[in-house]
Amino acid sequence: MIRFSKKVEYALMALKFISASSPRLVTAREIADKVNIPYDLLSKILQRLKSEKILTSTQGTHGGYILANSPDKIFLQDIMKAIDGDRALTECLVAGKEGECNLEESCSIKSPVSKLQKEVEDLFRTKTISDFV
Amino acid sequence: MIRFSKKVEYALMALKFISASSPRLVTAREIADKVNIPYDLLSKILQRLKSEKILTSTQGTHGGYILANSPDKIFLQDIMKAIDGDRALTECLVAGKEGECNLEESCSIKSPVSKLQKEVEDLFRTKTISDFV
DNA sequence: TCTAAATAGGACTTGTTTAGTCCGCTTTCC
DNA sequence: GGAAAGCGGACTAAACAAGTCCTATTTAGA
Repeated sequence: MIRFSKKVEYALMALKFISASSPRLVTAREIADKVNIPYDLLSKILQRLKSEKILTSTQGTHGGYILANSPDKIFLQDIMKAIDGDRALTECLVAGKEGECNLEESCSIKSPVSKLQKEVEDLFRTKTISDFV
Repeated sequence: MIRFSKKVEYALMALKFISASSPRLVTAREIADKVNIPYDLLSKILQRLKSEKILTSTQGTHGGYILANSPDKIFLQDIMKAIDGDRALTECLVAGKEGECNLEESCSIKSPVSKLQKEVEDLFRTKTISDFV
């Protein structure tokens, strides 16, 4: 059908791990080891989650990550957006890229695909990481 | 979020065009011109749709394509599968590839993702190309 | 105040996938 | 026999995803 990026998979596993360890701070190294994800890659992922306010971090020795919100307020959609950026079923449905399709005028499927897009979004918007336990 | 491949987009546009032209036979050349899709690429797509029994074709002069079924019996899921093959949100959810994930044992998100996969499938399984008018 | 442990983040490499092209074959009608 | 159509393998190029490398910064504690 349609695939998660590896990074999103890793993000979900990491978030679940952090959630399960709450309220303790968890380090990237610990997650990488326990969940078996390349450390450098995971670091990037956690940093993105932090910059999108899904995680908060503490630097320095004894630093680490912790959820920025309760698990039932962290939505799948936000996680995906944080990691992969804005996406949609088609390029022309991505906010800000509407005009870039050279089929624009003749496009015969825009409106039904747009409707489908909304339905997919509804699915992802309602899932939180507390569903991932 | 998550994206259609260009080929699936083209398939949808082509199928809609063929559906609208029914019961006339339509050539790949005509679709390519009207819908503005590279001819060679479109040919491949139509051939796959044919081999998956979504279209029937007639060879030779005055040949062309026509839907193999009524539009409301041609499901989005089948179109996507015909073009892109078996896919799922994660590799390990694709039938026949279950064992290939090295996180298998430790994977903490398999069951919730599997549930989500079913929900996404439900969405795609119920859509037909008659919804694309 | 030095060091170790942690996050932060840019730059790069590698591998895979997608999109698209090229070319020759077969089928069928006139 | 030739033109118009589908059939289909092999290839190329560009884009993207995944992963690596390296260096800086922050902080706690000896």
